[in-house]
Amino acid sequence: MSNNNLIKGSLQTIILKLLEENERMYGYEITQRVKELTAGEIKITEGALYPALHKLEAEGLLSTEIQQVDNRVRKYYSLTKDGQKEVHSKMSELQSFVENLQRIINPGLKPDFSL
Amino acid sequence: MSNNNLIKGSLQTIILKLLEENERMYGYEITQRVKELTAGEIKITEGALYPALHKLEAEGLLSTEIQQVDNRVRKYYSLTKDGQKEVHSKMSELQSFVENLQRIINPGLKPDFSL
DNA sequence: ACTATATGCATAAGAAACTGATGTATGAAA
DNA sequence: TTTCATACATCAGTTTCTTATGCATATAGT
Repeated sequence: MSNNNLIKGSLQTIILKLLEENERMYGYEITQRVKELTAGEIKITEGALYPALHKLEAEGLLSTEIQQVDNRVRKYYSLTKDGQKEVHSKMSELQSFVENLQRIINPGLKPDFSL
Repeated sequence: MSNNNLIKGSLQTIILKLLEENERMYGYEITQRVKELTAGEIKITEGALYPALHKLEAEGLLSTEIQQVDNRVRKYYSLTKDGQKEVHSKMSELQSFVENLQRIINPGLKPDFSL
């Protein structure tokens, strides 16, 4: 996607949600999953992803587990209990944000949406 | 809203869209309109709004017109021709961003959405 | 008289979250 | 041997916000 600056603020939510669905993932896998799910339109850069993962870990929302695969090191991330709670919180924030966005942007809107 | 950091990147779009619907607005009016449309959940702060307006004006997307109302100065903003084009561009960016967000976040999603 | 609130503009320090470049390392393909 | 893919990471710089502050007018409350 040409202008990706809308990601700001939603990257953490994306990470947490993917980890809720996938149990455990490593960084590179996350970038590939997002690219795949969005047909290449959203590309999570490493410079954004890794600091975000480290921060979530520092906040106690993610735990890590290093693993060796084919002479390559992988750092797997999983949700902690706090992380599992936070997913729902972040998701409802995102949902209400999108609703509010629709209220601002859609002049005559029926209360219909679905994130 | 408690965590407003999702706004990042969408403020310009909001401003442009409101001006497309309202022909001309002044800064304070924009903050009030957004607050009203979102039942107080999104509050555009002045520290975010005014720099954003100035930037859009510097980019040639908005034009201004000072007006005196009740001994108070108002600075009205309107879309320029470039601004009118940019609204559509920004809106389709926003729409595809939300679509992509849904693809990432909603596991089994029907291609149904509406921003 | 004083204070708070509303209207209306604006700037500025600091924080947060990015981009884009760079670095290390392994391995396969061209 | 150069590029690409996999896999981690850091860092300078930029953008975009928050929070505080400032100026100015007017009304309402205490």
